[in-house]
Amino acid sequence: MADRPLTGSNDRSFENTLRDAIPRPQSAGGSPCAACPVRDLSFCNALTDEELDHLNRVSSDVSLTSGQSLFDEGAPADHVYNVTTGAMKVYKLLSDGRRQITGFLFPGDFLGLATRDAYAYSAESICSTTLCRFNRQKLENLLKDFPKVERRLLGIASDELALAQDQMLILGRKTAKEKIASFLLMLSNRAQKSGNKSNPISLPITRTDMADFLGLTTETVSRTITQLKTSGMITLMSGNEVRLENRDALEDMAEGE
Amino acid sequence: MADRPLTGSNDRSFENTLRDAIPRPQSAGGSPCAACPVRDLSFCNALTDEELDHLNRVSSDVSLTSGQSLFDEGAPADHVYNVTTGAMKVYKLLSDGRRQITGFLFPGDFLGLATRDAYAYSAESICSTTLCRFNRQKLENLLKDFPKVERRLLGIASDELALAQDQMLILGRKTAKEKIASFLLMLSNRAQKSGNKSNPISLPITRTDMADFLGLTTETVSRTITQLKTSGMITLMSGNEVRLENRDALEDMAEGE
DNA sequence: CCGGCACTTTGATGCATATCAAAGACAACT
DNA sequence: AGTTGTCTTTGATATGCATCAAAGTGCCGG
Repeated sequence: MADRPLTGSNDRSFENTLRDAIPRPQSAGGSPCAACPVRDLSFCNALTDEELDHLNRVSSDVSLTSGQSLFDEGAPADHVYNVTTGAMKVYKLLSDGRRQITGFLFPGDFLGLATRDAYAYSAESICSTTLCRFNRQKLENLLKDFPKVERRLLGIASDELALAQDQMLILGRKTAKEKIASFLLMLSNRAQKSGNKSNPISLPITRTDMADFLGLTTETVSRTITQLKTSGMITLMSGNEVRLENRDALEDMAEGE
Repeated sequence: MADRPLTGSNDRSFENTLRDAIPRPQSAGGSPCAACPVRDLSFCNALTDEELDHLNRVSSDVSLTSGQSLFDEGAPADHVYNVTTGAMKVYKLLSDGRRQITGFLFPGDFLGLATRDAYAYSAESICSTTLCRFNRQKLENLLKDFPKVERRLLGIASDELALAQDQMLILGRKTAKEKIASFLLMLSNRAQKSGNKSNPISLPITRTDMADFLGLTTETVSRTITQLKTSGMITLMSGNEVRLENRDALEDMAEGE
């Protein structure tokens, strides 16, 4: 094979790719403010200054290097997080090491929201990542005074649930090729929704992580991506980017048509 | 095979099994009241009379026979439902007919809660079923005045999300045997949590539905259950019941140990 | 510039589960 | 009691993906 543009994906290049591709969401007119971490979270748009102020009092910033664990399944769920830059993966493990990644989180996404006393999954960064951390207890007390925030959280949980149901269909009933096609489209749609370029898309995710997300092995992921490339559906570019050459055909493929 | 106790599962016996196994949850001291459908919903416990009264004004009852469709994926999501008696399945379809059941719903469970403008899945009864129907718009208006209800809904959505994540692990990374074991334990745990007998458990679900829930075929489900029976882990009883003979061993099996 | 490391790709083989086919079991209806 | 329809079980075979193995690629540190 002459070109191998997807290789060489180390932490450094992941970070750069993401920094370009996924700008930190900012509220209209606002500028990043170290003393005011909450103001730039996209879910806080449309909140009053008073509400923002209260949120700030229960939040702080967290920085992770690539591959660093944020918390493990079963740990007491003391905090809720919102990704500000970078990307995270959340996963569940079986005792023999089999792993299911239940989601990838990008700027604006919540972590540990749908959790009661203990985290139901482990969370780890897939590149250099910053998060906004909320004390759960304080946040919940605060919700009593600000029902609008609570409404927002219910909507967020609903969206997460819808994604989980899509993923169940993918895991239970789709072939390897359909899984990969669905995954690429999902990344593209998500990038578009958060205002980033949706084609080519940045792919800051290793074959192993893709495999553990899609219920496959790294070998099958690799072979399937090669097939898609050979058939001209996608092009692998430098900087861990993938160009979708024929989105309609890819969508048909994802649905098994 | 001499005994075939699981066969003969028609609608009638499903209903009877369920009627015995899954009594309708009732709030403390309350009795069923046709004019007051909301009062008996378990999620309404701890609400004030005023809150119940308001809920009643936006709710009505729905009855379904076995196998009847409640709504289809993509339809406008005008209503939210709560199962009062019976059982439902929710599923997503691929264009070629492949089906993934994303969940089974029993009394107390919500339908269409985590939904925005259109239903993200189809819903169908698996036996004679009654539901309490809420007008979505009215319910949402009502939430503004009763944040306690909204808080409750957020918790319910969170639980649903946790279940979905468990299911992803099952679909993506477990073997057929582990899937069946996990499924039986899930049914048992759920029955226990809603105060019903957890062993033997009622199994009002066809092989086909189990297969579509677990990402298998009916044949594999049947063979695997036969294996579990032969190895003495479970006993199939009359009336669509299954006795878990060794819960610990089953739990180990479900986790692949 | 070389060697080590992490990730990816490719190839050969095996297996768990799907597919295809048919018989068995039970309930409902006549 | 026989018929019909639905669901389940069992058997034979096929296949998609996993597994095992090894080479390729690019980055980084020495």
